[in-house]
Amino acid sequence: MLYLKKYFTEGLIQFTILLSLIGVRVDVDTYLSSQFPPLREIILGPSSAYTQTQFHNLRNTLDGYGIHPKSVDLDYFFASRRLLNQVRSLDHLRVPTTELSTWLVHRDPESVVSAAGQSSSSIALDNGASLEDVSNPEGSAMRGGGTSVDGLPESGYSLNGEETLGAVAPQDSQDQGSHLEDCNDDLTKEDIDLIDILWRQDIDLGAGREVFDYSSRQKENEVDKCPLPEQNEQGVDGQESWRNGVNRQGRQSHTQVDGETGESIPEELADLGAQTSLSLQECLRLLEATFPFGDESEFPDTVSPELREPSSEEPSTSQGLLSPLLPQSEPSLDLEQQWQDIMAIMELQDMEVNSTADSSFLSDSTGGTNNSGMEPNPLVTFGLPSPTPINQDVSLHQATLPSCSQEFSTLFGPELDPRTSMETSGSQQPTLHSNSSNINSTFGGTNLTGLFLPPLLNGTSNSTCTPMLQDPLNSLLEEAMLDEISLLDLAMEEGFSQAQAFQLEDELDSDSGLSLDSSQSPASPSSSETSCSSSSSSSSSSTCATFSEEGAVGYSTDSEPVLEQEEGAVGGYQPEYSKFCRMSYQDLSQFQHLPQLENISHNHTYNLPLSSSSDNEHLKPLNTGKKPGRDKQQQAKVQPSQDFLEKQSSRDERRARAMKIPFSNDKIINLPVEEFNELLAKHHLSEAQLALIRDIRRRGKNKMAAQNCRKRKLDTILNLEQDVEELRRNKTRLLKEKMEYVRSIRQMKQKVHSLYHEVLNQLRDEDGRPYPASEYSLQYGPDGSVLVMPRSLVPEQTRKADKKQKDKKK
DNA sequence: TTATAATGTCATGTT
DNA sequence: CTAACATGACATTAT
Repeated sequence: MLYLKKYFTEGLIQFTILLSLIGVRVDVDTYLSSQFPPLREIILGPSSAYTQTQFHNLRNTLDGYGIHPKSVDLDYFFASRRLLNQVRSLDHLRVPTTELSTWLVHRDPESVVSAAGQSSSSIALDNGASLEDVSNPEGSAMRGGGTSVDGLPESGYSLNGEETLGAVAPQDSQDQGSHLEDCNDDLTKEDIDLIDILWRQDIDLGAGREVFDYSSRQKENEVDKCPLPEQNEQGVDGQESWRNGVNRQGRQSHTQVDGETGESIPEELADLGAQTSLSLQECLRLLEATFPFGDESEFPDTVSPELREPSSEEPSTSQGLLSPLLPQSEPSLDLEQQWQDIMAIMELQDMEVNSTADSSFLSDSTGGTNNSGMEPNPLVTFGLPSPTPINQDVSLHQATLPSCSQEFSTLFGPELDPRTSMETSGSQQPTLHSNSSNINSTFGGTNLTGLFLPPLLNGTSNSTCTPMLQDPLNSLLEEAMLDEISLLDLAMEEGFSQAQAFQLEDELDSDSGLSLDSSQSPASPSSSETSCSSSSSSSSSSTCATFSEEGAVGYSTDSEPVLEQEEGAVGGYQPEYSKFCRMSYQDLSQFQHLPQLENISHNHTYNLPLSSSSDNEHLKPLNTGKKPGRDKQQQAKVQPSQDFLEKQSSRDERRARAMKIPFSNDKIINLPVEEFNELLAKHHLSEAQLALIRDIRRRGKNKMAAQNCRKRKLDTILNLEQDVEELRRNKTRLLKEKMEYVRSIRQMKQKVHSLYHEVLNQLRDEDGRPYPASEYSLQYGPDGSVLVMPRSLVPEQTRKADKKQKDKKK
């Protein structure tokens, strides 16, 4: 041990780690005779799953829960579940730094996107929000409900159009639940058909998608960078993760780790922030930026660097967004109060964002007269308690479209039609104002629960015509939206983010490579033993390296107490043994000099109490002479692990020697039963000897079995961990896909809705007058034609069906 | 000295 | 039935 200590000082370890980090492979193992597989891990990077902490955590909790594949029963099932939970919890423990970097990475692109989106586009904002939900579920949770409905910020619509007709925005925003319900509107087949039939305009369906892809790509790219630091940390961490012989190095390296854990504190803090929500982060930055009293003291400096970093890229977003609100909150309030205020603000904001999409069609009855004020900073309304701001926006899109492109640009924002994005703010308003009254009335009577269905469901006899057609798509959409919500909830529950999953991927990779080692490492003692024993069994004179090493071990000092214990144990086991042993120890030195007695070579154990130091002197030459090839290796590994090795062969070896068993324990244990019996037959052994031999064989086999069992258990745990991570990756991927689909569906709904209104607004009756949307709706005819029908003709059952669906959603 | 991880041992069940 | 193996529970050892 001292030998190793001497060379593996902290500095050396650091150096090796450094080398490993830069890709230089330092194979110390070869120099250490592969006695310490951990060294390889230390240098080349450990298996995170194999760290001591983890293992023992698992093991402690797993005791009694075998994971043996054969026992596939309830116990196994529950044990597996426990394991999974354990693994997950472990995962969480590991994640902090990961999560932090993930957040940072994710936040920047997202903020950029959302910043762009918030200014004028609903969909971009939606993307941002969705991504945020995916990757930062806690954040969503913090915002209450967290289910992000499409945000159409500047328009300030409320989704609750039907229920809250005429109700002002604040009320809407308070009703988060209704948002959820209302967002589950259905894209019916009629709607699709409507698109096919009526919509021939060139709308870039992929625009929104592109935005999404962009952000996601950004995120992935960024995330790719994340694993590095974490892996590094693992690499350091892994040094702790070894056992016994290597623990010394582990400790030394631990000092390093401590150095890093110092950093981990801020990371955890930052992670805390990241988990709360992105909005929270913005709040943080806001606090720092807005309040001159410099609450940075309240927020550890360790946090602020990470937090500030992204802030530089999005000052316009958060500050510009919220700063107008902040003055309202009193700076004199204590920090807690300020936080509460800000959280409240953020909630409002989120709700607004969520409600924006559908609210665009909701235009309130108060009429959008103040739009002009909104445009410069539409988001100002978010924080304002007064209902008016949102109402102002109401009629934005209700105007009879002078041109489709204009309306679409208004509705879908820059993503859908980037060309018009610039125009929307300016050109929109006049148009809207002119028609505001009409529009308001129109939408006042319209069921806006759905983005585009409202007309169909609310006002027309459509249901009679093609009620069945709605169902498939309705249910589909419903399902999609609900799933989205549930998935988000799920994600929130797990505290699981996409970026996190990506890192898990990397972790998994590293683990997979290391798991092999891990399986070997614990078995290394046993494997060496078995290999030795097998070889020894073939040649009787050969000595197991393990045993010979013991001989090299100069344990004369501690051997005495051990012997005493041993004797006590033996005595309890078989009383006469103790006497025997004591007597036999006298003869140990003699035994050792008898070459034909294999025991001699292995069991230096004997040197113990009675054997003098000179006896030990004899042993070493004996051993080295037998295994010259291994001498160097032994020299290297024997010294550090002498205790370990001594322990391995002590008891039964000693007993056997004491009983003068004429063959090695290796043979006793590993010979096939026939050969074993032959061996017993060859020698005339006493009952005591036979009993001891049988016990040695039984114990020896059981020892190996136990080692195998533990190894299997560990492998099982590792495999489960891998499975969990794999499942997580899949889940993340599916979640991502789902979000994408939901987003696409949402966009489709918006388009259908706008198309619907466009068509309806362009229609003129015989007198050239437009059909008020409040009184008329488009319906499918039985033959697929589109009819303008008075809403009064819509049968009651349609509404009932609609309500039923909504209840179902609830 | 105590805590904890690693290993050994036993009892029991399974193959 | 025996031998071998597997495994939970406990004991011992090592650090």
